[in-house]
Amino acid sequence: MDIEELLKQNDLKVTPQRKAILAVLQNTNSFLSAQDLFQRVIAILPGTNFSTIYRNLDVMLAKGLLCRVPSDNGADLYELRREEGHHHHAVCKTCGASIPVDYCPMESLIQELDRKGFLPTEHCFEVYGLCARCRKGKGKQ
Amino acid sequence: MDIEELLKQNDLKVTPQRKAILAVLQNTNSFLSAQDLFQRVIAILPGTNFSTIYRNLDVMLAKGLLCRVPSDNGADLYELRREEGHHHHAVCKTCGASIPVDYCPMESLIQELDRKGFLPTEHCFEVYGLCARCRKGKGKQ
DNA sequence: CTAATTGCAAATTGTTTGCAGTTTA
DNA sequence: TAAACTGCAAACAATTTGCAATTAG
Repeated sequence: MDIEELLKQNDLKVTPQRKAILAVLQNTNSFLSAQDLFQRVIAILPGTNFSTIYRNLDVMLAKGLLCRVPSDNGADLYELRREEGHHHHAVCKTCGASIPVDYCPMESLIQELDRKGFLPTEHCFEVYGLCARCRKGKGKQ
Repeated sequence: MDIEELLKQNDLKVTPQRKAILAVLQNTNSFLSAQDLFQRVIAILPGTNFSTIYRNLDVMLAKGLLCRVPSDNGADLYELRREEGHHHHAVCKTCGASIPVDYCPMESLIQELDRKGFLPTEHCFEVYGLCARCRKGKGKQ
């Protein structure tokens, strides 16, 4: 999807900063921290301010353009929401490797939640543990 | 389980601070933020320092005594891990109500992860949305 | 007695905010 | 031109750290 289209469809004004943010997110297929995103954005558009990053992450989240997941260390991670390919991750606590998981718990939960009248709008599901390499003691990847 | 026993079994020295922390956690059946925990601990053991809370949350997490889940606002939440009664929550974004969910995605995932050689040690699963009351526009509980 | 643990105060880190100037529609 | 958006600098809140004194085993 075209970036400008995406912004317009969501009632967001097209600014260079937003185009840069979305360009970075579109070219990344893993999660990014706000810091990582910021670094990549200023490579494209020098001078962009960190608070602009945060403000836009917030509005894009509110519009449902992004997913946010909490990470093991303080910083939250962000990713562009794509229709196809919604997935979760298993994150290795030793080397940080992120293994995609083709299973989403929401499908199994819709009914239970519906029975309780709860309408889910966001979810996070993260698994932490040891990846195959680290289990074998091969240490950092 | 007796608190002192629990500490000894995990190679942790029995200190008044740790006993207070575990006492609070045992008497609470929802998640607590570090702040909430701190408030309740100093009610039992005045003078306890905030850094002691954080340090002990860390060691208890490392020993697997606790679960930690990220929350919608910055602060992480903690709960005593109990054999029975492991559960997750659906959190209302409007009123903050926390609805227990008797479903854990891990069970459905063990095989997929195992196939990939991944050994899960922790997980978080949180659902956000609108609770029944707020859906009906009754506002804050 | 020794290593673990604590309190304290200061530092760090991730994130948010007020405001004045700029840009988009 | 009005509302939305940005940069800047300062404020915040959650968490972490160094260090000296205390305490559990």
